[in-house]
Amino acid sequence: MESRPDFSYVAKLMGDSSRAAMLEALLGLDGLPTNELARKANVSLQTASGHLAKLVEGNLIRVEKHGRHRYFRLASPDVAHAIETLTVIAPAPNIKSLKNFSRAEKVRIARTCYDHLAGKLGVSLTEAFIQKGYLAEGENDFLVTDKGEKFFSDFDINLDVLRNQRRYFARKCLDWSERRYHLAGALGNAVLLRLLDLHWIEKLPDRAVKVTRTGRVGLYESLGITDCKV
Amino acid sequence: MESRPDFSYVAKLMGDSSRAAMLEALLGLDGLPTNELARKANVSLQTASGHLAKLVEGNLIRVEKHGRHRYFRLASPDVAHAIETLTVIAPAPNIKSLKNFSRAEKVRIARTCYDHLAGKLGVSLTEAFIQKGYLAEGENDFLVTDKGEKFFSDFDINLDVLRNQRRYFARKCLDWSERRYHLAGALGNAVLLRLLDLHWIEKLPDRAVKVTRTGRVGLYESLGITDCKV
DNA sequence: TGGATAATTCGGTTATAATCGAAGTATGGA
DNA sequence: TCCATACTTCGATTATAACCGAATTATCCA
Repeated sequence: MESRPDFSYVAKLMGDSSRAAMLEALLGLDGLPTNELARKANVSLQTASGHLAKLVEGNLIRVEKHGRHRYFRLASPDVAHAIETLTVIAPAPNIKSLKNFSRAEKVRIARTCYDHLAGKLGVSLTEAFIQKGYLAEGENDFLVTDKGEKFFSDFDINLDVLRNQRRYFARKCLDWSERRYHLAGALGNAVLLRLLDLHWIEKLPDRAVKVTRTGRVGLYESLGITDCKV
Repeated sequence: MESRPDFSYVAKLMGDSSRAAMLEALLGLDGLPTNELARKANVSLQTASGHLAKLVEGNLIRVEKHGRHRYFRLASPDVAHAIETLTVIAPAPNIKSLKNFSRAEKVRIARTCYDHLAGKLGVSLTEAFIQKGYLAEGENDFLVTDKGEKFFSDFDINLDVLRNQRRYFARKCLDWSERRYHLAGALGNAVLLRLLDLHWIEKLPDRAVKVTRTGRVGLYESLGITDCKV
């Protein structure tokens, strides 16, 4: 047949719900041990162990041994990107209960997407940067303006360091919940870390993110963002 | 659980080898009938019919009825993009026979990727555009220079029309065989169509593309491309 | 060293879904 | 109208792989 990498092999790996749940969990966290991933996927430890071995074999995740503990993380940003791309073409979920609805809302509003901010907050933030003239919108990435160079420098984000990283600098990432773009790449990650550092946001379980009181004030004063409900 | 579109659902759809073969076939052609897709996937007509129904149900493909014939095509460029993204993270194929090797080589050198040129030719062409100063490289897309505006206009490609299309204009697409970028998006498609129109290239079976004699001369004279073996 | 904890491996069970022959439905054309 | 062609649906078969209890291995710590 066609001698090309077999995408169905990795698709099949991702197509199992337990494995998908584990990949999902790893999207928002920088490493998890086997028993935690088993819990996240709601399967037994032995089942999780088998699945993780397959994901490692398929080069979707990597394992690091720390004594008796084995920590797994995604193998590369390309894997995260593939998951997001699949999420864009996946059917929208069916909200079945109020508990699920409120959790869905929380995740929709603000969450981490791999290593940057997503959801309504991620999109609001990104659009505020654009509106303030710090970012300009390219076709698939954002460009930092001169004004933005100064803003991010004052915000304690060193753009030169970010540009030297071996990854995308300021990438547009289509947000599945807002269907607009949020800022990804090295700059997106730096913004996330900075906001955490300032305690303007804090992480909730399952990748949800909450804006703090301090954060509401900070976001309003620095960027004019007012819709920080959560 | 997590209330987010379920990427494992579409991954599972793509994870079946018969369905993957059909999606693959649709990457390079603008619509195929049921019996042709059954042949491509090497399954019976009834099996293909069942699979195609699932792909339609999952919104990965669309069907158009033409009397007794039903033509299927990919539902959107996003689906093609997802397939390419998965291909990037998929394991490299194992070349097993000489027949497979020569076919793999042919596909590696030049092929259509959705609706634009890929492989060595696609990459060479793209890099020639850059070297000649017609395209500038952005982070995730290409920018057409002033010099390029004139070149493409002289080459009978109307950039303004392309820019008004509701799709990416000039996108970087990571080539799985070359591990460098080729030109995708509306401009990538326009280039493919123009080269076909000029009879500089012609399509071979299974998405392979061959450079003609005329094409070798044309590509050399207009862009200095010399490695047009095939 | 022995017990506790983390994880892997083994093997049997069971659910899932791809597969195709047969039959049925839909469309085109003489 | 009848026959040919394209395609869908039905139902039985069979292959695949997820699952977990039990057993085993690996590591840590008192």
